Amino acid sequence: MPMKDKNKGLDNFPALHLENQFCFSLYSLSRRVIQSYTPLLKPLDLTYPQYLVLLVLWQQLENETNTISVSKLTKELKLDTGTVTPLLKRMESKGLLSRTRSKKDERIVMVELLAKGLSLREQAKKIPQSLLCQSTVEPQKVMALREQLQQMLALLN
Amino acid sequence: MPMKDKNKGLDNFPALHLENQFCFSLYSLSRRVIQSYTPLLKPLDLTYPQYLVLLVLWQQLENETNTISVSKLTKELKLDTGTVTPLLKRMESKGLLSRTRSKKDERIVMVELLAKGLSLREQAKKIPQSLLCQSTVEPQKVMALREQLQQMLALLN
DNA sequence: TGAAATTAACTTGTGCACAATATAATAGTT
DNA sequence: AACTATTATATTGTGCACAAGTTAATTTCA
Repeated sequence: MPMKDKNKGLDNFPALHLENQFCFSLYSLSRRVIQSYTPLLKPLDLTYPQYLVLLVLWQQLENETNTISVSKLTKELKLDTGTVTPLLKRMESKGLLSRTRSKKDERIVMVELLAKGLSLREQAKKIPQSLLCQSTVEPQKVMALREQLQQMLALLN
Repeated sequence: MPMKDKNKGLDNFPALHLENQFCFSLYSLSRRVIQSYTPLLKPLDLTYPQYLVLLVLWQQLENETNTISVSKLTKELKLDTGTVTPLLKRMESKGLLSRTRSKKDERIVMVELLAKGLSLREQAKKIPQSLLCQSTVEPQKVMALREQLQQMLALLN
């Protein structure tokens, strides 16, 4: 049977093809890049989301505080409390941070960076550099792509 | 205290800032775009990964078959069997597909698209168009971005 | 003030993701 | 044939991710 007749009677829906799906590319690459973090985070006994929580807490230090409320944290991470609360509990049980209900407003739980969480910062400093070295992608291209992704995320919200 | 002294004695690690992390942008946007699928997939009673499985099976039809092995499916989806096997079992229990161990090679399990799984294709045809209409992002920009993501994924493998 | 609305966090339940391990069948080798 | 290596799938255990619903504290406003 000639090639051109092969799909006779069958519809073609290129928009439904996996390789044409923006979302699938995004989803695959996202998982793939997180996978490249895994071996670097393993020595710190951290998962990628746990690492993100520490990034936020470390960044707070530059603002002269070592605490942040759960609600602000969920906003920064763009995750909901159903994800964040158990995540924080696991990190609390590892001694990386503490969770304390605020006196002024009893609804609020403040997350505080503990010494053990702070101590991981020095090791973590090497991670971004280490990833760039492994990769064959040019850093300025990564930066440009990041900006495009952020732009699109802003448009969707 | 003057602003310039505010961080006195504290290191600044811009590479560790959340807004400078390519991976975080990727991860956030990926979840955000999948979230935009959710309301469109709900009427079909599908999750996004289940939708991806059907995309692959529907695409097989153009090749004049309605089956695919589990191993080929995991390669297409770039997921491992620990994810795919339970996913397929849930879809099997919904009557979308069947799983049958091959006679020729008893190691292989063939996944077959059932009528119910095929019937969802007509409704799914509207999804890509529907997403584009909602979005304020230009289609050619989405396409260009997708190609960049695919390129980077190829470089990482 | 007191009812209604809002905010903050937690809980429950389902469904991925994936590392690590297990099991069994086939292929390749001596 | 027997041994080894490879391939294919499944299983176990941990940790997200999120929808939906709950509880409790604060704010708003009639």
